Amino acid sequence: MERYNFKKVEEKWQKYWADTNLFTTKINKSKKKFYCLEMFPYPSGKIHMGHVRNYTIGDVLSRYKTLQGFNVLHPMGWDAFGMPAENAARDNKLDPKDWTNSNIESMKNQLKRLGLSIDWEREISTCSEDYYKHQQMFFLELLEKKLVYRKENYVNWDPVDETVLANEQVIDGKGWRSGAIVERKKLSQWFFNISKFSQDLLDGLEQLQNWPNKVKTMQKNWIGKSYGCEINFEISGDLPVKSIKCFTTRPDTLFGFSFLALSVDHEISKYYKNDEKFLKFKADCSKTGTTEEAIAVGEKIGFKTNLMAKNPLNPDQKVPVYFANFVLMDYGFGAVFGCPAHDQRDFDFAKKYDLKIKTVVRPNNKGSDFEVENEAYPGSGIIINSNFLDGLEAPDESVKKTIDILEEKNLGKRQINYRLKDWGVSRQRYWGCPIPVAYDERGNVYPIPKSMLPVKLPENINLEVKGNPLDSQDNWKEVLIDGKKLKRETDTLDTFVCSSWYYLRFCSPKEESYGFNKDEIDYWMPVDQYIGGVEHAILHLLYSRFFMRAIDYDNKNFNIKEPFKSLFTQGMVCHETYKDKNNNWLRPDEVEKIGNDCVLKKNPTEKVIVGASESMSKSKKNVIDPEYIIENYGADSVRLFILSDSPPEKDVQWSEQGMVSSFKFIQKLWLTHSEIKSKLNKEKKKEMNEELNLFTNQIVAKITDNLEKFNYNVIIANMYKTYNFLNKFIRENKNLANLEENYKKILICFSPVIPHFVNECLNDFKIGSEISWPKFNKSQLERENINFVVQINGKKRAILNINRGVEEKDLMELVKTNKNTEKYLTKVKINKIVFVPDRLINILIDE
RNA sequence: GGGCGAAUGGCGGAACUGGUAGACGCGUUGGACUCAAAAUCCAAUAGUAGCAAUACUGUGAGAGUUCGAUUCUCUCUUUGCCCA
Repeated sequence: MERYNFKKVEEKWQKYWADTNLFTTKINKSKKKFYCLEMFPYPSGKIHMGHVRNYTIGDVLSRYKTLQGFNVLHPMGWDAFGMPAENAARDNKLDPKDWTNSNIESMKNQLKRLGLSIDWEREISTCSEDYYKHQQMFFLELLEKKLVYRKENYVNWDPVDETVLANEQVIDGKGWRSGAIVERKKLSQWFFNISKFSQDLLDGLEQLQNWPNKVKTMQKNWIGKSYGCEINFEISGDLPVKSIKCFTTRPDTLFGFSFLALSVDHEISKYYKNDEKFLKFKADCSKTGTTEEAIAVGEKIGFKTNLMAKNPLNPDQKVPVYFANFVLMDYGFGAVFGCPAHDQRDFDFAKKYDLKIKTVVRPNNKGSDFEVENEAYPGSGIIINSNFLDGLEAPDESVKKTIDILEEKNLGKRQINYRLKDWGVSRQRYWGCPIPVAYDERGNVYPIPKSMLPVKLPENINLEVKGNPLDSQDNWKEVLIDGKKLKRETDTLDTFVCSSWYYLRFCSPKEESYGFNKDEIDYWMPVDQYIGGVEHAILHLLYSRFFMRAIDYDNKNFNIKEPFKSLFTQGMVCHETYKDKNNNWLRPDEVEKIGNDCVLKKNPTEKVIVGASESMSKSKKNVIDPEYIIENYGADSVRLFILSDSPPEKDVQWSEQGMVSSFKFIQKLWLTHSEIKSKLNKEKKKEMNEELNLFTNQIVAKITDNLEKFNYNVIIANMYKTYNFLNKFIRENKNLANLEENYKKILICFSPVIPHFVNECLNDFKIGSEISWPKFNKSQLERENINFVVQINGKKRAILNINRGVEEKDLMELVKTNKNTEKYLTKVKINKIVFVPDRLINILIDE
């Protein structure tokens, strides 16, 4: 018997699928469509195990839906703009385009080796002009709709990458890529007006029933709707300032008011522009990052003004006004009132500057003499020390009541605030989509006429210049519009813009006149199942949802608001980490396990420190190369293993042993297949076997159910179970009339996971691609014989193998004569009998 | 500090609407084959006691609802993620 040659078989079927255009998709209005999309990769040059997992999950679903008769769209493309290309190109003196395109070629080959059912004719790459010219068109349309605007703003400046970072790209005050400490810098930037849709984006979440709650909660928090109040504080002092406007969610703590804090960019700062002490203070502030986290963690510093603010609810009280580094201009009005007792930042600040700390809320379990001591109390409770507010329940009742009072006295106004800020899209980088505008000498904005699109990136440029490379391209910068000599915008768009609409492009990838074709998106959109990493839960997914609203805005020809009907977020692939005695990371192939010890391969006397299992990453060297694994074990084995150990939404632990066992499983299946084949050829058919029918029916039902629920690890368990059954069955039985039919059904059930293997087996029955998903009979799922549980006082005492449908009184007869149960029932009073037909009986007796 | 989730053998994990806890895989142990090893095959594998039949304990801890709880409710512990 021949050993299963995965190389030969996998190559053969991959070629066959490609030659017959099996996965090429066209609109077919007589069929139901299914759009399955996995998040497209960045073309780094090599696929990693995370890709293998992501694309295997999507491929299993696509193949299953295809077999069910859906017209499946399963495309693939490249998120091809971005800094790594530019960095690599600069380091190796290459063109980013060449670097990217050659990476795409090699990654595409690796993906193809996985045997994915992808329609490669729809391949797109965001760095190609065919793609980004449409993006520029969208930009101009948004500009016309006033959904994109320009403003001067402080930005997170990464001094190493010399680029602006979005807040989300700043982690612990450091750049997400470079790790450099982020500074604040003022630049003129383009912004998408995402905050205009805050409420709509929030409301839309309700409709997304097939999104994980986790992701919806994260987006909800990110949008951060808060109910509060705008308060005008009356100001006295030596400046011509009458009042300062604040936003607060806790006006009920006004009696604990002890200072007013302003952002250094607050309007009032103009009176201090010649004050050296203030300017120095402002410079110090810019050293703190702009993220909320950096501000919460960092030291609170302030600059005292000579102004005093009057407490609107307590006109006798006047408190000092400070500039403070923890107040941001883009939240509220850049001014907050400080209530140290009930806000930790205010508390820290008050301690530092020796300001009054007055407790105005007590926890429910404390008396009214409660006083805040070592830290602020931001929790709920009862209002105290607050005159007419005393006794109110905080915050719900007290906030409402306070706002009512403030509104009544014309001192404030009820207001809703969102945390979501507008999306800054300007990047001072070369390798991105050029922003299609130009400026005259005075800085007025001129959109590039649509007929002049695309604005192409210049080629053969020097990337070794400091700052923005496009800025040094004098020839390219010059542009003549309507006879006017103008200078082009030299910033490029954030790459998140590219990924905000790529799923539309897949519907009509070759449409030249516009970014999408109306008929095609009407048929294919929305994406029925989107699959990707949870790390994109906020940014990419929120931006995509925004982008659809932006296109939809003021546009009768478009009616998509939610691009992704269902979302699935898969877990990461993890591996143990290893370090040598000098604390250097080691690759898994550098270490060897001997018993319970782990040692260096090249020097087995040196022990290796085994660390926790963490997500595979280059920096920790705990990576396994998919190419190597596919080469040695085959695509089907990898697909099988990557799904087998953990539920897809959870992290999975890479295990060499597990990989080997998946490989062996396919070898064993092959032996069983050969045996079945020879039985069918040699032996004569005899009678039907009902057990086989029932088993197949059950396994088809289980695999179908688990496919629907994304329980892919359980599918693998069912595959093993099926093998165990089948293997035993054919050893014990001759050829049966129903063997072939059942076996084919089983093979088809296996095919989404191990498609090459199954195609090879089906080919032995002269079956090609005309298969469809097997149906199962619901009424047959329950077997004739059941294991009926007998409990006495809730404890399992016997299992009776009986026929279905036995009634209670007959069952009691069996129980009374059963050797395991009769002893419990003699000479006792039966108090109650709980009878669940075909499942169990619970007999309650006196003990 | 707030929100959401998780906790089941040596390990990864199963368990339909509350109804046989531990499917399936890994590992481990024993056996077969072999001069031997690898590979393969067979068997056992939650713990305790027992030759066994069987009994008791057992799904992070404690309570509650129920004839019956891994599943529902409350409190707590640990842990993960997100926000602060």
